[in-house]
Amino acid sequence: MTPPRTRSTGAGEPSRTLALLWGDPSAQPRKGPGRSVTVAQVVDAALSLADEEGLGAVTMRAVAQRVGVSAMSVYTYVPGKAELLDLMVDALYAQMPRPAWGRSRWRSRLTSVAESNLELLTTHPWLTEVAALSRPPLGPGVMAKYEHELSALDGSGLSDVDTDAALTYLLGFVQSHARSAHDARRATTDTAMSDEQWWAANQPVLERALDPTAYPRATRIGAAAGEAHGSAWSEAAAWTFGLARTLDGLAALIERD
Amino acid sequence: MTPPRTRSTGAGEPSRTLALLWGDPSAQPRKGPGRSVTVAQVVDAALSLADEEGLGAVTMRAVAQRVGVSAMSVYTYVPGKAELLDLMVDALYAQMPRPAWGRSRWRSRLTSVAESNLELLTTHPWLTEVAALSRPPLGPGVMAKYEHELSALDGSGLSDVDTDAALTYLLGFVQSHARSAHDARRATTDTAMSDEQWWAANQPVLERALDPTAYPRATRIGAAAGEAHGSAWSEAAAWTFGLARTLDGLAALIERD
DNA sequence: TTGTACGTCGTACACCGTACTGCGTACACT
DNA sequence: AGTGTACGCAGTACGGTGTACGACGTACAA
Repeated sequence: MTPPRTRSTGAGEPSRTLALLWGDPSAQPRKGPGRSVTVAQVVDAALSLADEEGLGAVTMRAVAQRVGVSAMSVYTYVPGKAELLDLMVDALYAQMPRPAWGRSRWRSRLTSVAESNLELLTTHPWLTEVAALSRPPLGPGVMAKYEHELSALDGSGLSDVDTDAALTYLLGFVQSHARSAHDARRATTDTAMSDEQWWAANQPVLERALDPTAYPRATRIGAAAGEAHGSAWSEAAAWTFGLARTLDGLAALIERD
Repeated sequence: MTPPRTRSTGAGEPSRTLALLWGDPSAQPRKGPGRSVTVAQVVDAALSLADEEGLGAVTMRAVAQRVGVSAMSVYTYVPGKAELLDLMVDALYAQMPRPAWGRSRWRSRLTSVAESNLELLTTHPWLTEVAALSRPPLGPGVMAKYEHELSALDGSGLSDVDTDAALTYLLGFVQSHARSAHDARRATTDTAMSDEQWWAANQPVLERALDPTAYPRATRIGAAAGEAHGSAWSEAAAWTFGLARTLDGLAALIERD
């Protein structure tokens, strides 16, 4: 591990990542032995690994084994792990549905955009650990997704700059929500401890933490929220609340007189 | 590295983390040699390390060296790295300002809450990689922060459940924004490549990516956004836009008739 | 005084990303 | 047609991570 770079498209020449993303034929040398697999197979292997066992299972060795080459051979397909992650993200974006908008209004269109993104982030929760909202890898998947989602705001009357800002804002909410959901799921999953078990096990110390005289609102409201939807944080409730607020916030911009 | 747990309060007995967070005296044994440092010093060392050199520099060995003990001795203060991160978060929350609200209205109060959080996340960008919105470590810092921020909505007329949801929603926006800002800063920082340099270096392939006939809106709007604020993603513009939308969205709930 | 609970530390392990090297293949040029 | 060489592949190795384990010494409880 040379520098502590954790992610994202890096330095490899003037960026081989873009060439990979766009399948640039200039990156197709004509010497040496034939390649035993393809870049797409490498990316697919990494994707299935991430989906099945989480992002932590995506190691270069594991990817290599899954496609049937040695660990170091992966580096002839992909400059490094960060770039592989970029390719994974772009590949997923490319597969997203892009329905025609027909006569629907902006609010239902944006609801659809939000739900598509939630669906993607729910199916591939590790995306929330990887996908950058600013500075995504500029591949065909990203471009197609961006283009389609922008088109949802056709006819909204917003300026170009505001259209971009509005979309980014909406996607930010979805990402934020999905990340919370992912975190919450992991918390119960990988401690193998249900909410109630945790609560019971920690009750002695928790009594001090939840002192109603020291934290009157926190204890009251925390308890109310817990009772209202079963646990301290409800995925469904947070989604409907947040999406409504987000659309209302955009409505204040779009529908102002 | 045993299991691939990356974060958050774990299994150590019925959770020694809570005892640590609250300074539980039952965790004070009276045998053996005196401790050479304190838990607070360990946490402080980890905090300064993270602030100075990023979260990647926070390794158990580095923390140990900074407080002047051996790597393994850190484990007598803290059950593991995940718990150390929890303690760091709680310590930071504990230090946040908690001004009295006086006669101010909900909108200016929430603006203040948002700005305080942004300030914290800007000063300690690594927090965006660590802090969970759902399921935070229930320490005194978290509780005090939660209590204070809830009080900003006193008199708003919202139900307890909605108050909690509104606050979570606001904080979600701030986190999401701060994370994007952090990502964007890293992208230019650790590739040592300015926006223009990157753009120039990749222009050949980028011409295909930004084909206006294939992606008319994306290219037009992307260019417009880029011109409007110098780069593809402007931190300041995204903040003012997003905060306004978020508050407008909440206004639709709070001020409805 | 002594037993023992506990803090400290060195060593060791499994695993990570990836640099380097050696080898054999198959195209490009003469 | 022969050959040089660019390239794909694999093995080994390095420096890093979190942390399990065991040896050793300290200081309180009996």
